[in-house]
Amino acid sequence: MGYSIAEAARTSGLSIDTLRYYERINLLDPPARDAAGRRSYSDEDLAWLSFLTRLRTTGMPIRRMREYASLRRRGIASAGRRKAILVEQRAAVADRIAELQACLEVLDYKIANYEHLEQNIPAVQHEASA
Amino acid sequence: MGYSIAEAARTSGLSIDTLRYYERINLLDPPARDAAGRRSYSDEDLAWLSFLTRLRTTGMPIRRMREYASLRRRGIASAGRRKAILVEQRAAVADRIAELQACLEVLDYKIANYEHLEQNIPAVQHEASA
DNA sequence: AGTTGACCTGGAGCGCACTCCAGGTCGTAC
DNA sequence: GTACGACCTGGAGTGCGCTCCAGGTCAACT
Repeated sequence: MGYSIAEAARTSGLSIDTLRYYERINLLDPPARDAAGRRSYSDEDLAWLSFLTRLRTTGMPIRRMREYASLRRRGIASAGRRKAILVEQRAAVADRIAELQACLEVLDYKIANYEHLEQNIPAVQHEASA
Repeated sequence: MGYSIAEAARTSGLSIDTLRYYERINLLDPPARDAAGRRSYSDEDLAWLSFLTRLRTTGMPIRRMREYASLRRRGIASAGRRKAILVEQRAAVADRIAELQACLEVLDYKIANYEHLEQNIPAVQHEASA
């Protein structure tokens, strides 16, 4: 019943320092404490943490995650605004994927050029821009 | 013949300050100068710049781009190492796309939950972790 | 001749997201 | 009872990638 900060760090993939930092900046509600004053994370804490790390992975800035966290604290009434944030982030992620895919193509093209070079076939594009 | 720094900024999407910064850290070879000592970028400079911005878009750290730039200066002999960098970056980009796609799914799931909420259909997951 | 505006340099400053540190308190194992 | 290790706090420090600034030069326009 209750995970130590080390356990929370291990399961979330964040460092202990980062967990305390997230708490300090109000991303994480202060978890329960054990008799000795040590943090004791609940399953719910970990679930929220896991969602937060997902948002981080998408590149959402911490400022925005704080906004989301603060809305969440206000309960069901803020659901509309929270949804809007997620919808917006979804769009940003989709855009980012498209952008990366375009870069993949450029990389493939350049890599192919290097392969031609290796085979002594004249490169499609001159070396200067490779 | 030759683009001013303002033109180079416009076509690359970088700021003038960033162009000078890139030059300072040896990402960009110093461009030609006009009679008054102002930078004059060639088409080749712009092509290289455009490739650099692609690499940046993929999230390649500047340190690594500098390494690539320095290899490029050594000419054809470094082609193998340059190719290796691109191949590695290609893999990183592919991984990142996969990661983002997984996040998209989580977002879609959460958004669907909010939609259920709006329709008064009980959410699949309890509010606490939403 | 004077004003504007684009450009120049070296160097300082900034926002972000951590990360590290000193100095201290507990609880358990020897 | 003491050594150890995990944890605590407040605050300072770090690395990255720019971004901004002061003070200056130069060419073109009025």
